[in-house]
Amino acid sequence: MVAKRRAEMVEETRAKLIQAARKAFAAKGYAAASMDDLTADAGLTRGALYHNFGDKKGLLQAVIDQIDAEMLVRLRREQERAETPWRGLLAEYAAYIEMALEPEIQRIMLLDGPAVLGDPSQWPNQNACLLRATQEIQALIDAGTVKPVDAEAAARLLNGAALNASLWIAAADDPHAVFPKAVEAFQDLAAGLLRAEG
Amino acid sequence: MVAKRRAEMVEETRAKLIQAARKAFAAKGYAAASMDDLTADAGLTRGALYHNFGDKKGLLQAVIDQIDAEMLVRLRREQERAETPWRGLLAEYAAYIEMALEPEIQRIMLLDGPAVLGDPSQWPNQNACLLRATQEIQALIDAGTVKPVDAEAAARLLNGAALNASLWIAAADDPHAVFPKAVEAFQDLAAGLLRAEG
DNA sequence: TTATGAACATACGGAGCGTATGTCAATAAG
DNA sequence: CTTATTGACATACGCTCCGTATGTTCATAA
Repeated sequence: MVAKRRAEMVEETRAKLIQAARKAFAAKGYAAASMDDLTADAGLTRGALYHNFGDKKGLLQAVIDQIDAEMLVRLRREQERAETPWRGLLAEYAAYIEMALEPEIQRIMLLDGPAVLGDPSQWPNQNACLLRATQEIQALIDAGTVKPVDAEAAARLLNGAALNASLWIAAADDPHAVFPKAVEAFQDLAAGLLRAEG
Repeated sequence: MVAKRRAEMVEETRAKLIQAARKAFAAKGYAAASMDDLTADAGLTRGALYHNFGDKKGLLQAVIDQIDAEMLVRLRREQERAETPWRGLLAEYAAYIEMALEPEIQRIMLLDGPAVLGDPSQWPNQNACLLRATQEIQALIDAGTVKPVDAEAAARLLNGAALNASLWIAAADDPHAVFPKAVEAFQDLAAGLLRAEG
């Protein structure tokens, strides 16, 4: 074992705490997750946690930033694969709905996150997924594909629709069966943004 | 002061507790609201609370049921005023967005409720608002106004869109300015459900 | 009249969060 | 090379809060 530099040790500590927090928050929810248990699971104590993240909310914020970044990568991949920008947007939202089925994302990003930290758009990291969607929609408006609506408004409503779609699917008796229904309904809704073909 | 019947006293106690809880939950959020403070504010103690509602979650559920019922009344009024069923649905959702601007509804029904009690459609009271929307959309499908999508899917997505619209408006610097943008974007989206006019 | 149970209040124990304090090692200063 | 300082944690403490167990009172039933 080679001696590690100071900064590397710190980064490793933060990573271990965030990892443990993701597991605990996803499994028990933010409120029920004990910081004693969580830090012990990472081989540390609450001292490390308060030193690195300030308080419990700070840790949640760090976890959310990490997950948000991961989601952004996946969304980017989906969109790059699509043939047109419009289909790219739809593909992104389909992927978003699918991602939101993962308990970790649903519990942390969609339920506890807003409840504890407030409106996602006000988060320090500015919710990269939302920002990205807004820019894409604006581009589609400029290109004449989409009606001249407010891009941010459209992005937010689509995000909300996708979120509820995921909650619905996740709570369903047979998630596999309702998934296509949700995606279909979503695409019908989104089509309302297209410019009339006349 | 006339002597009151036993049942009346109980109902009054429950009402006072629910009222105090609405205030406390709306002001501080569910997690930060202390049951000692809350019950004292109602002139009672935690004993009354646990006797009537079981636990803290039970009280939240009672509060949610009450607010849900109130919202249903207001939605009904909006819809009865409209000229066509389709415009009635749009009017309902506009009212829904407007209601969701009230801190009490936003905090309790839209943020803490789902985070603490899980998916709203699984609540005992079955979220009357959602149920109502589903039925109206189904009727519009039967009437040929709306595409033959899954009614519940459509209702859930519209609810999600309306919810995020409200969160957006509430967090905006100038809520009054973004409100019409949100409603317009919502109606564009909803129009995607209409049958093609060809 | 007495007994029973509902409707609360009071008392108690345990868990959890945040902070204050202590410890040790690495770097900086002299 | 020695010493002072600071960062990166661990430990200890107090406070709040929830849930339950145990009283207490009063209405109603027997």
